[in-house]
Amino acid sequence: MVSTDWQADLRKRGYRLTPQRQLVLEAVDRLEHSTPDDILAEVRRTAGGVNISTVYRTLELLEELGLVSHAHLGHGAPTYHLAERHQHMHLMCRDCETVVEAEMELAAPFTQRLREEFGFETDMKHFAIFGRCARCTATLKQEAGS
Amino acid sequence: MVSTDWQADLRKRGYRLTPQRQLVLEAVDRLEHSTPDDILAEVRRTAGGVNISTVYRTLELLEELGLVSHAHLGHGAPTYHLAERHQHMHLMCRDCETVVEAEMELAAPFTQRLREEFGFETDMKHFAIFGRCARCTATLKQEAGS
DNA sequence: ATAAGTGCAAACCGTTTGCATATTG
DNA sequence: CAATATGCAAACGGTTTGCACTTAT
Repeated sequence: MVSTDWQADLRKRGYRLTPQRQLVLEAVDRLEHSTPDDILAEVRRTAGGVNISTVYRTLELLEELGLVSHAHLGHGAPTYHLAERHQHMHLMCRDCETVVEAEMELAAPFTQRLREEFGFETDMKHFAIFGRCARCTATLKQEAGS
Repeated sequence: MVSTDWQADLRKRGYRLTPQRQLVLEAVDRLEHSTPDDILAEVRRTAGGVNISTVYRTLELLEELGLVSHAHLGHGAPTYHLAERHQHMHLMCRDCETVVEAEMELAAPFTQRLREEFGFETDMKHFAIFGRCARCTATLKQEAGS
């Protein structure tokens, strides 16, 4: 659920409140980890004529307002979600391409380290962490052994 | 410099040794962090007629042979490098898009943690680490204060 | 000689753009 | 009524594909 004062904020900045913008935000809320295409499909369930370029423009706007953000999980399209939700990293398997979620705290010592060494403020949520999941690692070892 | 027995290995697997394949490998060796397009340009300096699709096909082959690998640094094309070189992570700034390199050891406790919790074998080199560099963080704080 | 590799052109996916039309404030 | 937002179509960048031709073995 999204708080409603974003509409006031939108107007305050000189933007307009349109059905498309409401629908895109609702779709992002309802769908988790959804691509622009997914969002378009969802929006079209209630408003048939909406165009993909409107979805892109709206997602950009909603990100600027801080309502929505996106993450790059694999090689395909990015996925969008409500900014306040989605407080976790993504571990992405190089073989089966499965994505599992991990708590942010796991990375805290690491990001602290990067802050000390480089003054770098890390956002572990934005890009997935690449590697090989337990299952595929096991399969690989088995193959090597046989 | 690439060892020369890759040519034997290539043939052993039923592949052929072509000028294009040699040139692409040499280009990857010479250029660091180069995109397929960069590589094409470099190859064309000595062999004008080479096509971009050959570069893609060859890079895929060289990766399969374990000679070359690629990393995703930003939103654009991936960058290719010799597999044995490039033993570092990339910290990519969300504002200025500068990429700085960091030693792998920095992440060792973190990747160990992921191994324990998930059995996940992490490759921190493949995707960049996203965040904000020291300079842009300072600029941001300054703006907020004024 | 024949299987593998290449160049070319066309198509692909995800995304962005220019512009004429429609809608909001 | 004016400025903003939309739909549409065209173009984009990066990549992949089918196919006829060439080349390595």
